[in-house]
Amino acid sequence: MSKIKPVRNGTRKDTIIRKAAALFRKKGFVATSMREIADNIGVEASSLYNHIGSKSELLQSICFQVANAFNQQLEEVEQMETPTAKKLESLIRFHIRMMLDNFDEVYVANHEWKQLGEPFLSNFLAQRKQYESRLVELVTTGIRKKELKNIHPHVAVLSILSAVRGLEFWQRHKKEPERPELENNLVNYLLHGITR
Amino acid sequence: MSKIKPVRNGTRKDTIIRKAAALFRKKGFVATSMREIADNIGVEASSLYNHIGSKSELLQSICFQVANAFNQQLEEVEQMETPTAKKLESLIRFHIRMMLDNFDEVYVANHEWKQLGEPFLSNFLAQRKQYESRLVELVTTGIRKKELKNIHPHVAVLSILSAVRGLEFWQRHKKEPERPELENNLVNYLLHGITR
DNA sequence: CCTACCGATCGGTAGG
DNA sequence: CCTACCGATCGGTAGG
Repeated sequence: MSKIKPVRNGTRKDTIIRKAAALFRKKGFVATSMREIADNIGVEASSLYNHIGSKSELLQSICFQVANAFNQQLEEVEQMETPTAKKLESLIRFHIRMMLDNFDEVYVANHEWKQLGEPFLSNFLAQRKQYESRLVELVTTGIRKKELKNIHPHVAVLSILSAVRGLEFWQRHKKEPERPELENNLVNYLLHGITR
Repeated sequence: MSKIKPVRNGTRKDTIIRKAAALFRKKGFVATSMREIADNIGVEASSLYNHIGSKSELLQSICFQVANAFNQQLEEVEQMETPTAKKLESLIRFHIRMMLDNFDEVYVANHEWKQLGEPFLSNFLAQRKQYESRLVELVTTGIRKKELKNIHPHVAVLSILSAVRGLEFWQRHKKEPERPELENNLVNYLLHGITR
């Protein structure tokens, strides 16, 4: 009768959010029902509401947790005393690691933010826009200091962010470059077009 | 009493598919109801079923129409008698043009294919996998012929496809490089890392 | 944490 | 092309 409870890190709420992220990634936010999340955990749907407020709240938690992680890292990198190319490399490596280590959450933040309700949607978009602007600023400074080639900064930033995001597809090619090698290959490809 | 019917190109079915693509892009496939599509056209939801079979059929039409366009272009490029870099450039430019000229459809094919039911889902994924393989083959050949730098082909292909896809975000930066310049900037950035 | 249940909305059909 | 309508499923609540 007594069941062994697997010792998980984090609260019950964290478990719910993690399972939700996995399902939101696989099926999409709208297509995932609270009953599915509950089934996956082993409780009834109504029980979820003892730990969370609503379905939307789950999506909000996931999206802003990811946004916060990226903002925090950018903050740190901006204050580093290194050449621009090194800063860019740090950021690219962080993006790669986030994508591979927190796949579900990052994927959901990238794909399902549209389903955020207001005022969260506007907040999220503003944060993302600001994040891009700061990257553009970084590249622009690098160009002015002659540390980077004279490429259009927006084009460079968008290409970098998109290419890193493309790691989403990497699961299908798992055997290919092992992780450190993949990281180095991608960094190399993305920087070689921009580093002087 | 008599209303002037705007002369649209294509049948009523085409109109429905176009409106559906626009809504699927803005809100997502699952979050878009047939009633919304109908409202947008100016009829009742039930009237749509005189022209289409089901909601899923709309998504199928959009996804496979996009897939066919890309496959057809790849076919043509593969048969060109030009250096590999030129072939790659042609394909990149085609991707850019498809993204900008058929934004809704390409966006939906890229983001909502998960909502395809079987056997369409498997078919779509197989086609996309094959498309990538043929691009990898192209790059590999280019490397063997010493026309391209010795970069990991999968990494290059994924980066290129992802960067081009990143044009999705370009609408937010509209004033920036005008279209031909944008195209050239991106092609230049993506190829300069790979062209010898 | 569960049982029982609600109002809303969904995709789709019948019939004209 | 419309009115009328159906069964299913949804997010969420009451009450214990």
